[in-house]
Formats: sequence, structure tokens, C-alpha cells
Amino acid sequence: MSTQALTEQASQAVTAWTRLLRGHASATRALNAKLVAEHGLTVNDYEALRQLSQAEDRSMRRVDLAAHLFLTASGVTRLLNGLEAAGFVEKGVCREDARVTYAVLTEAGHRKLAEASASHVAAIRELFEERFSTSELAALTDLLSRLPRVAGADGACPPPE
Amino acid sequence: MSTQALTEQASQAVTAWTRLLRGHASATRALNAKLVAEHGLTVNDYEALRQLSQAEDRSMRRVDLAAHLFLTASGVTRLLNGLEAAGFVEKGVCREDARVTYAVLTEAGHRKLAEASASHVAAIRELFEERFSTSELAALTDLLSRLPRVAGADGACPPPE
DNA sequence: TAAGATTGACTGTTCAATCTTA
DNA sequence: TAAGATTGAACAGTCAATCTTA
Repeated sequence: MSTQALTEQASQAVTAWTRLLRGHASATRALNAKLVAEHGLTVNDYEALRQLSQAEDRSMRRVDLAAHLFLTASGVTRLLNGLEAAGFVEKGVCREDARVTYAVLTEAGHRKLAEASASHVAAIRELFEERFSTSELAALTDLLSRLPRVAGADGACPPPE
Repeated sequence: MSTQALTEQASQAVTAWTRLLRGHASATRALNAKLVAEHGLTVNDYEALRQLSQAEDRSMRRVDLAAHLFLTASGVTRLLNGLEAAGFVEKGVCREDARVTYAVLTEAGHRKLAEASASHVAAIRELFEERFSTSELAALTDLLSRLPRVAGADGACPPPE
């Protein structure tokens, strides 16, 4: 590969990165504003509820939830503080390891997620389907999936609470 | 299109969106930590310097810089407060419209950007080229570029300062 | 020693209000 | 009236320190 090609490749990586920054910023700004206005949830609140709703027993170890959301341990404590105060999430204990605390989606949390999903999913679809065909969506998803993911399996532990 | 296909398309859009969230979070976390540790600049500091360095006269109206970075007016004031305190950016006045303030890259700011770019660009290349071929980088860039961009032309005004 | 969770102090950012100029 | 910039109050998240349990 020539020096010229190397330079092009370098600026290509930088261009991809800045597009990722801008694309994330614009999409997050738009989707978050609507979600907060209509349902009082931030995008991260919503993602936390969604992760929990898809997990077994609708619960996850707090440390695993942090990893999935790319938050620090303290970040997840503070995010969950808000969701617990609203009654959407509860704490659960782990009978095998007293260090572990679970985040458990409540019935109210599940209802809130369903309620918010109607308009939030519509907003996501509008934003993405307006710009991408079905095959392009698949390509975009595939490419983005190659960026670093959560490491390691989630800690197992018998049903909490 | 069948209901099933519609559902698939819907979840495809949602999947693309969550991958964008995760991909951004993981890449930003890694690149930001390194940039802060090595050069004392956040990713947004760096992007502000880079935008200014590429602008005509190495200067932009603050309001245009805000739009490019997807920050609010107050967000950009505070970001620039830090860069001004460090001597990397200066204020410039607009002789035709006294409401407008420019952000002007200083020589020190230009040197700082060049200095930080060496390792930062290398880190970006490492992260992206490890995962994507040249054509995949181009495809990713193209797809991300379709998400909402900055609106309107940047305000012109004779050279500031 | 280390893992998980929380807390206090701090940073970065937003929103609402204000000021100046157009 | 509106555009651009700044400021005070508030919020979301980080980091470093601490506590409990393994």
C-alpha cells in the first residue's frame, strides 16, 4: 500500500469516527428530547428498562447492567436511584453472594416501558427508515456491531428478591 | 409488506439505534480516556480545535461551532471557556454585527492540536482499522452521514479580531 | 486481596432567564 | 421582536475513597 493510500485510509478512519460522533449526537438529541417531553424518561433510563425487560426474570446484576450500558458502577447506581424513586425498578438480593445487588424491573416499570415504547419506537423508525432501506439498516447494524462490546458472560445467580 | 416484515423492519431500526448507542459509548470511552490522559483534552475539546483548524481564517462564529458540535449556545460558551483559559482559543469580534463573537484558534491551539493528533489519530486508526476494511470504512461513513447534519450555511462576516 | 456497591467532590452539559445589539 | 452570548441552577455522569463480603 502506498503512502498516499495509507494517508487516505487514515483520514477514512478519522472521517468515520467524526461521523459516528455527529450521528450519535444528532440522533440522541432528537430522540431524547421527545422521550423526555412525552414520558419523562431519558434515553438511558429507557435503555435500562429495556435491558431489564429482556433479561431473565426481568432482573440483572447491577454490575452487568453497568457493563451493558457502558456506565461506571457509580453511574448505574445513580441512574437506578432515579428509576427506583419512580417505582420502576427495585433492588433484589443474591442469596449466594451478599456483595451482589440486583436491579429488578417492577410491574410499574414494565408498564412504563410499554407505554413509552409506542411513541419512542415510532420515533426511532421514523428517523432511521426515512434514511435507510432494509438492507442498509442491516449493513449499518452489522458494521456498528463490530465496535467493542460487553466483555464476559453475565453473572448467574438463582432468582433474586 | 406483511405485518411480520413490518415488525422485523421495526426491530431492525431499533437494533441499529441501540448498536449506534453502544458503539458510540464504547469508542468514546476508550478514545476519550487516552486523549485526556496523554494530552489533557476531552474528545469535544479536540473536535472544537479540529473544526476551527479547518475553518477559513481558523475561526468560526460561536453559534456555528455550536451547531457543528451539536452543542447548545451555553454548552459552547463553557467548552470555549476552558480552551480560552488554556490559551488555545481567543475571542474575535465581528465588525458588521456586534452581537456576534468569533472563536479563533491561536498559534498555541494549533500546535496543541498537531501535538495531540499524532497519538489520537493513531488510536482512532487502531480502533477502526482493526475492525473494518477500507471499503467497509467507506460504507460506514456513508451510512452515518445520512443521519441529520448541521442546518444552514455558516454565517459569513469579514475576518474577525 | 479483590469484587460489588455506594458516596462526596467534581466536570460537562442543559434549560431558563437575562443582556446587548439588529 | 429576534439573534447571539452569557450566567445561575440543576442534572447526569466520572473518579477516588470507603464499606462490606468473598
